Amino acid sequence: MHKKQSTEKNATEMNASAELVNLELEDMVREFFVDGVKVLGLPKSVGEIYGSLFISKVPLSLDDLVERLGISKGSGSQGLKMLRTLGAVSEVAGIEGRKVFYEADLELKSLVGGFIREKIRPHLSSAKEKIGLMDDCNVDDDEFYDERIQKLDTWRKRAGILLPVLQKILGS
Amino acid sequence: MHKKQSTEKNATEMNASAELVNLELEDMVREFFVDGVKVLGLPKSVGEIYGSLFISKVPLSLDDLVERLGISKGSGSQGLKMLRTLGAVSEVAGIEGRKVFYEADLELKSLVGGFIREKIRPHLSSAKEKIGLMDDCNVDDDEFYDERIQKLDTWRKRAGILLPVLQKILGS
DNA sequence: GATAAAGTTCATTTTTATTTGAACGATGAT
DNA sequence: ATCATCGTTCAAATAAAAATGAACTTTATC
Repeated sequence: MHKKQSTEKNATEMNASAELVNLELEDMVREFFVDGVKVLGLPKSVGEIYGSLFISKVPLSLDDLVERLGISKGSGSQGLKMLRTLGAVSEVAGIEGRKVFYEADLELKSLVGGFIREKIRPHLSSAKEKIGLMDDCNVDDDEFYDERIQKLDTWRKRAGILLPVLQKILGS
Repeated sequence: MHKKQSTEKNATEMNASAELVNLELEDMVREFFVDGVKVLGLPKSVGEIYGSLFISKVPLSLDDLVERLGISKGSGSQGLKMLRTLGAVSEVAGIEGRKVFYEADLELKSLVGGFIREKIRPHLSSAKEKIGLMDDCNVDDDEFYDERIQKLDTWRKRAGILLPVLQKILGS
């Protein structure tokens, strides 16, 4: 059995032959995104994968990513799954074989939209419910508690109106 | 040696004697903030502490918090330190003895401001530097790489203009 | 329908982040 | 000056999050 024997050229080979690759720059970009996703509370591998795709001149497959980043197949698969859910990567249609190739989605609009949809909205919804329960809990209508609960609800509402603005500014 | 013998009444006792306390509600509020700070990437203990102060009718000392939350003194001290840095709590002046009492700062404006100052701005600054280094790294002026680097810089600038808007909406 | 490649899942391991608690320093009371 | 209280620090322990890798499912090719 051969170590690498396939009719498809893998992306690394395509890159290497087609054009010079700036490895130092690629590293910097990957690190940049690793830091970036950490701020957003996403796992490092997601940053590495998105960064790799962002700076790659050609679409990459799961195997390419696993090889380049030295991560496990499981990690790569889960990372790509999250990125798909967020709408941060797209499958590139019509590449030979059944292997799926990905490219980074570069529209800040959809990146932000995906993040809001998947990571922020759910929290705002559950916050609304929880605040309702708090109200129910304030059975003797204590004024102090009522004030505080109302304050929470005010904050929640403001966060709600913030989101569209956020999308508008970032996704223009 | 007595277990608790002090000229100061501690806050728990003050609460208990002064007014009925809604323990169930307090729990809910604490949980609410624990979830909240997790979204922001802050440790759970910070949420518990801020939540306790937010819903407490009287200022609380470090010892009060340690007792109520069942956390260690070290954790409480560090949590309060972070909250002070963020401008999320204030020391209440003029309470007897040398023990320091805290109350939650309720101005969303300053909470958001503190978070931006401490947790976001530094990242934007370092991002600017890193993007500069990327440019230096693109020695052969590869057009593809240049495009991508520029895109990063565009994103960074948009994030920069977002911050004041964020403060304006949330802190009104 | 057998085989092999591709991808996913999830129990376990590893890594990272948080909490603990004992030692220490500071400050006020006697 | 000594003692007790209060708070901080930081190395070690613990808890939480992420990555691994082997088993499994799916899908395409012959």
